Amino acid sequence: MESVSLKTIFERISDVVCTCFPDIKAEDFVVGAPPSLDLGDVAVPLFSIAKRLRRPPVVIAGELSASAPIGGFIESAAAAGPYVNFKLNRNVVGAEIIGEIIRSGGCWGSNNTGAGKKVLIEHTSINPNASPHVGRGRCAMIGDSITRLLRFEGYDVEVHYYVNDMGRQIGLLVLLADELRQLTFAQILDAYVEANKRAEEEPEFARRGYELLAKIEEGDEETQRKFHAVTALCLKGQLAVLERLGVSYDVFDRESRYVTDSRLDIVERALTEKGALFTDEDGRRVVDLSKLGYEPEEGRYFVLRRANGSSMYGCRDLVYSIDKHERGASLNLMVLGEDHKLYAQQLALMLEAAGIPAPEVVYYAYILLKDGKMSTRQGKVVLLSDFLDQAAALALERVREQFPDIASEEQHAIAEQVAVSAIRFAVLRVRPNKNVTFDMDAALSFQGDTGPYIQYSCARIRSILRKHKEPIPQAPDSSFKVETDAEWMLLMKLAAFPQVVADATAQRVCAGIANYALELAHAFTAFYHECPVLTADDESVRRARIFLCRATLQTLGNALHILGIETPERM
RNA sequence: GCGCCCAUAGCUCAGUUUGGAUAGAGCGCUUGCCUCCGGAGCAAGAGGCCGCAGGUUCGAGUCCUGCUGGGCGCGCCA
Repeated sequence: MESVSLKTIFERISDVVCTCFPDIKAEDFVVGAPPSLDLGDVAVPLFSIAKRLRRPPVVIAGELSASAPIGGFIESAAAAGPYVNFKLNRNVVGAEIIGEIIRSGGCWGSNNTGAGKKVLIEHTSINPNASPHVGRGRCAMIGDSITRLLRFEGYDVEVHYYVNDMGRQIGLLVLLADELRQLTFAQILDAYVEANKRAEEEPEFARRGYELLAKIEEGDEETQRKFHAVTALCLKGQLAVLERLGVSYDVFDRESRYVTDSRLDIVERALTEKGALFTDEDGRRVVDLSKLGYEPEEGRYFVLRRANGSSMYGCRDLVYSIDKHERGASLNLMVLGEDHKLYAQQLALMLEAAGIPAPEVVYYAYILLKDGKMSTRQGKVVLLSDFLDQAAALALERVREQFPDIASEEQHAIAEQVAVSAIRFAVLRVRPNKNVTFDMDAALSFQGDTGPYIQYSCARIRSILRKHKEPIPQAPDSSFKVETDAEWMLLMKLAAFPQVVADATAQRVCAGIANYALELAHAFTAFYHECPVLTADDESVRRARIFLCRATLQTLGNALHILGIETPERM
């Protein structure tokens, strides 16, 4: 990805301040926006500089405003108490911003910080026992968007999906599947619930489940085949739903592959050396994490093996972590529910004891429903497929009304894109560490602060560009004109995009990009209602506005691409 | 009990990483706007001790401490 970085307006003002006060460095102060456009376009508060120079802020403000270079991109500099407000030459700055956006195209906004770096990310990894609900989808959408973000930043990203194809639950499911003649994806959840119920009621059933586990650990091929059949069926159904959301994976790692992996020795040896591994009075192999620097009493012990020698989930996860590490990515990421926080910390301690760096984890909190928590077993869930079906049906009605003449196939494609946009945007705009209450009706309304609203802005721009028949120059020139505040605010918003992407990358959170896209769409719609584009009287104004449309579409498109949202030509 | 996360308008959320001028959207409510580029829209109004109490600072929604309320977790589930 080509790296063309527009030095932001803030950075340029920052340079001006540094030139004015040679003893002051850029990190000594912050540059921001004034509370109102009437005051100026860029503001510098002078408190911190004043402190360093041991002179009152008001005096410093006077000095700065007097010595700032007027002309070029700065139109004026005015002291306002302890602040200096700069007004910029809108035509000059505007033409630069637009030129940069048009030149960079699909790369606009990328800071290219990932060039030459490899990332391994693991996310979703749903237990193969049910159709995914929006809570599980939160993980998939967060992981997928981080993937898209990092790729946008130039990283080489490989996406992994860990398939929990063994364990007690799957064993029970296999038992039940044996009794039923044929199991379909739609029946899996019922079967899963039934299997767990049976295990509670019939000790014999539960015992046979553990027997299967022991068999698979011995490498019994018949058992492995059965486990594989059940989990493959389920995985296939889950992936179909995730694919609708635009989420995809590069590599599937099956848990069963790691069950007899000798690399567990690496960790066990290290733990033994540190005196952290012991056999307890019941014969279990247990890790005492306090020997590894873990302080609280709660969560201090971690069981690796049952008394009968069979391994716990953590064993396979340790090996899997080693396996991922050995693939040599410079960044090893995973997305986990916050319920796994302690567990992941425990694993990290054990891995690090063996000299293996633990993956970096992005945690997300649960999505709640208005009437409380989701529960798969109680059927109190919003299934992703149900949501998408309902949303697409509503969107299809709208599209048919609006565009009765276009092919049915395209109508359906648009409806699907709108449905995906609605759910992805609703989930991604919220920071992952927050519990959110999912409101089905709000998510289906497509009005206000939603994905479809942003898509709609794009469709409007496309409509204008379709109707604009005059040839347009490649880039704006010196005739570029900014006439109104609405155009200027749109330009300022456009210029902020690379920094938004940089912040999101550093934090590994895409919520800022979603909220930025929303603000940009609002800025565009305000401009759209106030400023005629195709019917503007002045030719240079008309041309400038066409450029604003193109630049906005490019920026919204790039932002939505990171979020995994398409921008239909019409909707 | 111990640990981690969260608390902003009636509701759903931005803003907190890196402290700066009057705390922002949307939904819902009230009122306008389609002879004009797409009304999935725009403009305006009402609605806030930013959970509570201290502290740091010239300045706190933002940083620190305590408390309250909610979420999550804490030895043979995965």
